[in-house]
Amino acid sequence: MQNNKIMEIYQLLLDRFGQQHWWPGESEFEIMVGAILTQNTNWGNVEKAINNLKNANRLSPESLLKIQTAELAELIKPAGYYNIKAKRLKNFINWFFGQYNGKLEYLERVGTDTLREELLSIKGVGAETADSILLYALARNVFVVDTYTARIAARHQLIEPGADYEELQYLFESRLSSDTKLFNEYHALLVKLGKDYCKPKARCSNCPLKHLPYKLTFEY
DNA sequence: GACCAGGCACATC
DNA sequence: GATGTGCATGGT
Repeated sequence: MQNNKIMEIYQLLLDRFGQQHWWPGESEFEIMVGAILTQNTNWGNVEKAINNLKNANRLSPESLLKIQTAELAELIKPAGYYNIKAKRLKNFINWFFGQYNGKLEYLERVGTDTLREELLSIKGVGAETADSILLYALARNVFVVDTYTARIAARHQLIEPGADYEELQYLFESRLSSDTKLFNEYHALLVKLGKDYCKPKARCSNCPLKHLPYKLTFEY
């Protein structure tokens, strides 16, 4: 059996960057809200939006259930796409109350596969958002895939370019022990690598993984 | 000013 | 089933 390149990369990134302490957030609920707000958006902008919600005393399930969509949109403006994200947050919160009366303790009893299906049925919650919620808010063993994951995996020829979400997720899940802490740290490290080195149009000259096979394509 | 950022739904072919 | 488009602020 060939040695596990996926695990090797993890060790390299951890040695290089150290623990990332993800997900930044003070509560499970805040993490779930952040997962929707960060869709295709810089985290710094999300923090501004979350602070607005906190300062307005709106960052609770009950408050978000009651708030008008237009008012919510105004508060989350810095996160971008604020109208559509306000609707998505509302869709999420309506599901949360509809299914679980807005109580985390009920939601936490549900099996991971069922929960994932339910999350994906919410308009505005796709695979990455659902998996971020499952892993980072609810400590379930699912590997989160994002654009960084796809870019890094494609450039280092870990997978065929154009691989879809499920294929990328399987690549990592099948080669790692099913460990929440490992999945948590690995995804965060990939984001760190993507932000600092594996950029869309960067040559990655100082890439920590540069000893690996590497093929730059600007499509990734 | 261009480019990018921890996506997703929907239209169209 | 694949591909294109709208959504939007803020940092580099």
